[in-house]
Amino acid sequence: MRFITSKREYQSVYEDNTKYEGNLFIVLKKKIPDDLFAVGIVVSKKVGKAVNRNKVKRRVKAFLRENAYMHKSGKKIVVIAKPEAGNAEWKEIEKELTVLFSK
RNA sequence: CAAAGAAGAUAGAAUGUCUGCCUGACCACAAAAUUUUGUGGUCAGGAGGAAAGUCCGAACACCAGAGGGCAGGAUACUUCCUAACGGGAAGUCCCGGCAACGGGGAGCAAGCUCCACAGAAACAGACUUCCUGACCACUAAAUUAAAAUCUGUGAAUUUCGAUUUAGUGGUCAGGUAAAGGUGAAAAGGUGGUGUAAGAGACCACCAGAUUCCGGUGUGAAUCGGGGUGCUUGGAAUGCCUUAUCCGGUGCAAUGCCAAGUAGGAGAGCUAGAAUCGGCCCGGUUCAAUUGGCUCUCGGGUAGGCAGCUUGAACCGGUCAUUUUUUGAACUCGGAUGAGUAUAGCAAUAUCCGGUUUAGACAAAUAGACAUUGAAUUGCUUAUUAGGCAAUUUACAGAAUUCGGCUUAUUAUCUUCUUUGACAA
RNA sequence: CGGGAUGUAGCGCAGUUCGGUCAGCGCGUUCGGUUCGGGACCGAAAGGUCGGAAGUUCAAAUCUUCUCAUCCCGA
Repeated sequence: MRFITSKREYQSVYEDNTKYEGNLFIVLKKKIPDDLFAVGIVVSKKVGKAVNRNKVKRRVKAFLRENAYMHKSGKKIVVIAKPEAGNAEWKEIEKELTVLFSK
């Protein structure tokens, strides 16, 4: 697993994807021919100040680390945080991401 | 005890379990290959007082590092601190507050502009009023010339004039700015002298301004005395004036390596073009013809290394120097005080020793759970505390680096000061 | 890292140049009229301390300083 870093890669996912929307996150998935698995995390300023944004990012990363069995090769995934994600509990985030990733 | 004011310190909840991140050093293995890369392990280190806002000041780097002028910007009581500052300390004047304390500070006596409504007028000229003079008109009185009349010749009456005086009105010339009641603000205030009427025109007291002399202070300033009748409205956080300072761009600066595209299109200039940046002068560089220069568009790459963290950092000691202050001693003096040498504090420089010391690059420094601690609320036992439950556990995340400022904010604690009440 | 704009009634805006006349306009809201009733229309009313704090001034939405929030632009 690796993280998406460049702006160009994000744009390619934005232009061609399948969209799943939950209460706290929006997940965009794109199929790619390679056997790679890449994830990008987007947290905008609407979520809160820098401390809250970093916390959301760390929690998403922790979810990916603890649920490695969900990694599916051949996909690019972008996780976009909604403003409500800044005040959410860990259990809510875990439950929702489990649902969204398994689709 | 209550109500206030000012300054400062500390901490940035703790422990455990599981799962993880970044940097450095060392070891082992593997690959290429002679120095790198990858994997694993061990050890060490890993956010803040504001890291924030980006409001000031610098360091550092580049702009082909002559300069001058104009424009523009910033600052504005004084002295000191500082690498520098628009920051800080102490002082000084004004304003607010009973006070502790807080806020503010060049120039309106260089020029221009503005001062709504009201008011005669908003800063200097007019207007009304007041006073004087001349002329005109009218009224009254006095004197008088002429004519007519008779109530019968008068100190008579009437008519029409003249002169003088007084008053009223008007016009012109002059004096004056005291009065005009409005306004936030009206040209020093009160009383007198004086005058045709008035006026600092003059005088006394009061308030202020300015200037001179002397004392104190490094200075802003302040104290005392005198002169000038000087009386000047407010607004420069209005234009502006004066003084001082300021080149621009910013670590996405900048340098190197690797990879890779193109040598295309359009426009302008051509003896001029570019250049220190808004403008001018000047200087510099390039340029002598299918060439040169500039700009725009299009195409390509956006990987790595350096910059990148030890710094105008902090603490202690020795010796030297300087300044300031305080207390004691001695001498002089009636006293305030002055002098002498000494000691202490502080600052500065050198030397010595020690402490600390994140460097990431879509960006680490953590995620989850449990227990304990703290705060609030509710219930309960029952007493000034305990138990149970729920909720909360501040503000907030380095991004080239420092010095400040400002803003956000939790808990605990300390010191100083003022006012009031009560008690001794 | 640098540059700029905005904040005024529930919503969208004017007024800021050069301080006073004035805090106003449209939509919306409320009340009344009109209609058999509703809409449209007509008439009237309420609703603001001009993002916040300090200062200058007789007087501040307007001028000055600080500050908060939102938005935009460039490398």
